[in-house]
Amino acid sequence: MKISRTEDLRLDCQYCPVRHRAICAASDDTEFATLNDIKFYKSVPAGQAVARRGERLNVVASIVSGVATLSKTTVDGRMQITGMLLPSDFIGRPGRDTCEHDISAVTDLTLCCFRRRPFENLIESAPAIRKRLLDIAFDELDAARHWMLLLGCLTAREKIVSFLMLVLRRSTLPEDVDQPVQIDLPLSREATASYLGLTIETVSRQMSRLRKEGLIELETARRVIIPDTSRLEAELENAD
Amino acid sequence: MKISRTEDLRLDCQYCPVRHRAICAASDDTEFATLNDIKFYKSVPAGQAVARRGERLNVVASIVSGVATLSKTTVDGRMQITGMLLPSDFIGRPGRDTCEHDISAVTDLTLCCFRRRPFENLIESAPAIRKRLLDIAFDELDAARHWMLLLGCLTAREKIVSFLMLVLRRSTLPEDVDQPVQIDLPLSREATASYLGLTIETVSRQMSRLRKEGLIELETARRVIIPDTSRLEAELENAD
DNA sequence: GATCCGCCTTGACATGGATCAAGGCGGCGC
DNA sequence: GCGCCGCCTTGATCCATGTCAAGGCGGATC
Repeated sequence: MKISRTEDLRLDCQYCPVRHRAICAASDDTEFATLNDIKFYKSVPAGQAVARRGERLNVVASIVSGVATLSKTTVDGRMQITGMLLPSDFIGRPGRDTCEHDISAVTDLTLCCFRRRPFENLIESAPAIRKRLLDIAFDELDAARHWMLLLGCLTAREKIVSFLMLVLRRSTLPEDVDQPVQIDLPLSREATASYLGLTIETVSRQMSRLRKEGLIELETARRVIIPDTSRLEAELENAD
Repeated sequence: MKISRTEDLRLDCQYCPVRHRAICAASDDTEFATLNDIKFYKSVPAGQAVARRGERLNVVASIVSGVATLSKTTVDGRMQITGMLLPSDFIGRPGRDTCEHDISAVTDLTLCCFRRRPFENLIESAPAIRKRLLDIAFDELDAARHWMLLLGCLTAREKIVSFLMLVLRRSTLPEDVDQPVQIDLPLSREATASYLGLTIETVSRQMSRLRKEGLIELETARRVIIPDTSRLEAELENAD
């Protein structure tokens, strides 16, 4: 893992924004204290690789803030983004020392890291952590398989709408349902295309089409306003 | 889970064909004895559902023999097969009582089952089993993400070749490398198409094309002979 | 061995999304 | 404020794969 700089500060987990969703979510005070002891923060600037496919990766981590992508690339350069990692998401694989994916920082990233070996030991003695880890793994598996349905069966339009709904679900929820919602897309058109198994032009065209139909408004290319969430969701009535 | 009949016989695990690859692979004698105690076999005839999406599923199981598929279907009937399950593969999710997928028996199936609750308890006390379970979950996750690359980026031809290579890898390995190899496709054209995100016609055409080019021979529609494995694999030089 | 039926193959044609190409727009440096 | 550059949009055209349609083949049944 390439690290631009190591933060000296060690935030108290108590104030951690992902405390109740990350790998530590279910931990009691004892486990929590142990985690708190062995954790360390790392920052990765936007655009930099967190790890590359085949590389050794001797840490596991939770994303505290920022956005990262998992991706695979063919020999001749076709890329598929296989996961979008948002705050609270988990990086790394206990029990394996090499990385199966390219992991890239899309924005500046703050990671809460644990060296892999101590973490593996911790799993043995900390039931809540290992239960959470197993749950995370199976959740990711369900999500990946759900994405296979999207990649294999959905139309470009349905893919775009699915993506918008995914970002919406992972955004900080608005108080008022059925009010216009504003979301900031975490990915560029290029990354979005790669995530959805489309080209950048198709993504752009479908976004424009949704705009012309009044299903979304584009404040900027990356800032989307959804005037009526349920109307957008209705576009997926045949899919999903 | 629908069960056609419950086998009375309880095979000794010692003679189990998947003993060294399934969830029990890493277990020592003590854990093994416990597993042996709580296991029970079930048969599911070809074509029947093992479980349906949204259904309660209060067992987990290993496939002892036969082939099953995991799949998801859209409201309007488009289907994506998200996994092909072969002997030693694991079914079910500890910690969750409903099923995320349709699971179907493609051939007659023999399952080695454990009731979910006792199995969940066992995980807590049996380190080798829970380690194996975690490994299985992460392996499946890697496989699912790898399949996302296939679905999102590869051409129909590359998908077919990847599928053939996958079946080859999971077949009983031949002694002689670089000898002609015969493989029996576990899936119909329809299921293959659904697994690869293609139509049945495209699968058929690409198979015919590979045949015309001498890369494969079709003894029957389901029995393929690969005269030169490395030549077929070379078709993936740009992919993968 | 005739008939039927599921599964597969092949052909003709249609089309969704890719590719190629030409700008537009907004932020940043000088 | 001007020009540059990265990112995005839009248009024209192409093509891989989907769709529609017509059989072929082999195994089961009687």
